[in-house]
Amino acid sequence: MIQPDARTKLLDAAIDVIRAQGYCATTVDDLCRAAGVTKGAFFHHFTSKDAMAVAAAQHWTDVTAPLFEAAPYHADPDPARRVLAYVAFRKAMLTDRPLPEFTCLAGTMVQETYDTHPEIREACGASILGHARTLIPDIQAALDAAGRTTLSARSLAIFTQSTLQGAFVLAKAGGDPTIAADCCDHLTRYLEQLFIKDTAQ
Amino acid sequence: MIQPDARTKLLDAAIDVIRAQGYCATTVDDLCRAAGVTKGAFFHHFTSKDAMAVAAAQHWTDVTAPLFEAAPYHADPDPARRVLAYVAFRKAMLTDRPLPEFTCLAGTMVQETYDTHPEIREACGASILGHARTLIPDIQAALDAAGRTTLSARSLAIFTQSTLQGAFVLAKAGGDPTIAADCCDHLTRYLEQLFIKDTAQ
DNA sequence: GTGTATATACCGACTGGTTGGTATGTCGTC
DNA sequence: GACGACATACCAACCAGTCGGTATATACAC
Repeated sequence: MIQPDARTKLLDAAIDVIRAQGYCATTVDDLCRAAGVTKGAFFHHFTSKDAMAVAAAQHWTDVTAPLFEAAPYHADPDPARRVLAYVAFRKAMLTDRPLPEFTCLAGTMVQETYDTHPEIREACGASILGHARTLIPDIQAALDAAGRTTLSARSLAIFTQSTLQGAFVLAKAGGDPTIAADCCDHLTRYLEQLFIKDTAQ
Repeated sequence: MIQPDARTKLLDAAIDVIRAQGYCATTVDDLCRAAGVTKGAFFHHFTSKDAMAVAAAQHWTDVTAPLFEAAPYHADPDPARRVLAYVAFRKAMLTDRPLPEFTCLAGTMVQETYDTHPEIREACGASILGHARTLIPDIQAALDAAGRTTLSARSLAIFTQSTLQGAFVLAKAGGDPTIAADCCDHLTRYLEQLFIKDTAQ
């Protein structure tokens, strides 16, 4: 087994610590302690705390993207079922682990930084919207198959992510992860309705 | 015209500053400057910064609740239309002002504090879930009228709030308020579907 | 109506611990 | 022996919170 270098250890630690505490409340020392490295290593790899946040958002994408690419639901030949299976996959992810571990790093960071740290905001936006973009082809195909020509696949893809981000916020606010699972069920119901052949036109 | 006291000025300032900068990044001096009061006044009224945050969450409820109570949509005799008009009201609120001014204080704060400041988390949760609760009667009536007996009005009320919170996050991430308006449209479409008489059973 | 007591609201200089960041040194390796 | 990857020691700025003090209002006694 190869030892990850200090940079990777710091970025991995950032994902855990920032999701639990928030970006601002997380100190450089916190990250170094969690990663088991020294402050010298931190500033060797990152010019500043903010620069690390930008890298962490990218790292978040790098870590999560393969998770979805490797997910089994891509095998289904029906695009509508693939989209629904994606939501089911997301729901499964958040029912079997503690709250801080299923929330989104980019969503958490962007709330704190969107007005004060443009680079971090942009990196978080790229992570979230980039993930949304991966859903567009299946959603487009499902909408086409249902004859929903007036709906934008991009807008619906963004809505799925917005629903998930909102689910995280409400789960945190209520201190109850089942709230998030509940929100996934509503999203599923909405999508099912949309993907049924539209006979009204 | 009566001058608001230092406490009220600080809580009003907190709503603006924290929504833009986040809770942790907002210093006590920031708040005092924005409110035009001194640090002495701050710690005269609040025992700590955290205690102020709890009061701010309550103040947020106190300020926003009358806004919804006074809204015109309550006049409609049809509960389903009242719920839809509520969402339209929320959408209107976020299309005519800059991003930081239409987001939710409680939603912003809870992301940063839910794992580290139980009292603040609870106060934010009470604000958001309390608002959701005000929607339950209309939603319940609309579901009843549509014959949707299997759906929980509470769960759907929470979902409306989760959708709005998610819309804020995505709007911040994309740096684009129209994303939030788009999400409102999807929510409206979902609710319309649910409030149509269910003939399938 | 004057003096005393008490409480509330507020002021602003100060402090001690924390934090992001730096300067310099060490060690392995190519 | 130069360079990348760290470690250690240190610093200046900042920040939550303190503390002694002032101004004003109310209450009661005489």
